Amino acid sequence: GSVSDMLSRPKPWSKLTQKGREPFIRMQLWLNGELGQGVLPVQGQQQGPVLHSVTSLQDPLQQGCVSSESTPKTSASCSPAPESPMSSSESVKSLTELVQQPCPPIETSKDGKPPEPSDPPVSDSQPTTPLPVSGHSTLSIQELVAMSPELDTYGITKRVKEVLTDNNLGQRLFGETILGLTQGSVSDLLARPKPWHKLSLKGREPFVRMQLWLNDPNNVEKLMDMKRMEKKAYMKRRHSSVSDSQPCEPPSVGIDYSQGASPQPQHQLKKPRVVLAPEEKEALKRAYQQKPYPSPKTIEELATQLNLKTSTVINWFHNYRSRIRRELFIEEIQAGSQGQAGASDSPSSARSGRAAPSSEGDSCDGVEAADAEEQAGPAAAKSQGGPAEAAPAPAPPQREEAPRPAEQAEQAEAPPSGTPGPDDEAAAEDAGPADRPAPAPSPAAPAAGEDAATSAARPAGAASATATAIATAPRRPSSLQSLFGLPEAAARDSRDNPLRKKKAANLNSIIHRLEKAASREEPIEWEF
DNA sequence: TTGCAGTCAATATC
DNA sequence: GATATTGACTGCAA
Repeated sequence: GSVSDMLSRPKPWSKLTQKGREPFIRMQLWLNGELGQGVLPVQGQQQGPVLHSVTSLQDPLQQGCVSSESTPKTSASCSPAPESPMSSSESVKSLTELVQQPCPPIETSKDGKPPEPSDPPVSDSQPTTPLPVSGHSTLSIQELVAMSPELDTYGITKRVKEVLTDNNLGQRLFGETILGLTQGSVSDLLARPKPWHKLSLKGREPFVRMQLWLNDPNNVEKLMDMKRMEKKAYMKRRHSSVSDSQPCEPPSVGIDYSQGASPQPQHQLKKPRVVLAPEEKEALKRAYQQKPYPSPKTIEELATQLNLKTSTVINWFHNYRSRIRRELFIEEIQAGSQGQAGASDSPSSARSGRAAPSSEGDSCDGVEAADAEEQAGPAAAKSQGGPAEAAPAPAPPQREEAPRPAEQAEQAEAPPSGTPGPDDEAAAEDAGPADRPAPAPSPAAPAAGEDAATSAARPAGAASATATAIATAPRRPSSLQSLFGLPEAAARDSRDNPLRKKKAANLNSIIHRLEKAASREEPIEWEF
């Protein structure tokens, strides 16, 4: 039905969302494969800019186009002809070629294999990033992302980290030249990669870039060159820095945010960064224990009591939820790789994607929170013989460490005690997404020294994630896989993992209890 | 409107 | 100096 609709009433490119564009790109590529290139381009492709503004080329990066200079076809993308977005057919052509090219895994990259297609990594999709790109490459990277097979994000980051450390290459350099991201983002990305299927198209881009970079036989050398150039430029600047007023842009790398424009007027405009005091964080965590999704009113109260701006409180909750979620992903991945030899440790394999949403697939987030509650609950519930007196007890220093997933599973199994705390009200009041779990304190677990917040912070959701993972998405290797040189990424499947099954079971019971708890309503008071 | 994903960039920590 | 953490912001989707 969707196909029929799409074929008979295609929307103009500009009206399509990223996801909506995917089918058209696929069709285009399919057409290419079947009929040869140069077939009429997808509507939007004619408007190169639609996909992304072609940022002005920046030499270094241009060269950074690195890997591809070698390849005639891709070279086009590096060569400046940018202003005129390459013809769509051209773009498709190169993409197709890329796709068909074998991409050896990093390990073999050094053995002088033929130039690989990798250069798209240098492309850019973020207008503001330093990534130098030609319209061509931009197009390519996006198409690649859209069509990329499931990538093992965890494995990729692992390898990238290895390569970087082995070669003494910094995250900043790597991020700015290869990914178009800042150091902090790179660090975060490398340390806590999300599973492929949890990533949006945009979020997948860095991973595709990393994969392509890994596939590049000269990746390290190029980065080393960059490093040298940067250093040179830096020295040069230092020496000839009589008039430092000029921003002296780093020659090689796209942008050097670090120095240069330091003493600028903008300083005055900047508002100081808010740094929450430990007690404040503590309080917020406690609040989170009881209400992962506090209502505006609650937020207001929290802000007032903590003497913070409401926006700060809101941001904190957003960030905290989001980060906990990521912690869970990592835990799961690690658990997966640990718990089973050779079994899928790949996040992606752990939960096979949105494509085949299992019933719980998306409840994951909620569950996670729920699970957190589950674990945290005890503490909260306990300390509050009644409605949330949640906080008072001087919280023991908490560490955000998460217990092994297995532990979680165990904990989760704790018999649901019948006296759910009052804070369940959260569910009702918050009117959060339906799938969102209401805090369900489970008296079962002793608050024993462990702070609720701590519990919340842990990957409680691992179980949920697992459940999700158990979903059955079939993974089909695609020709694209070869492009990314990921032989095994998609091939693994860990659904058999007993631990996962166990977790899934626990999860179900948790969800059940939470649902019950959620149906109750009781006000909560915040006291810190 | 709300929540989330993805980032940036300031700051903390190693 | 490099890396990790984290508050804030932007854009998107439901």
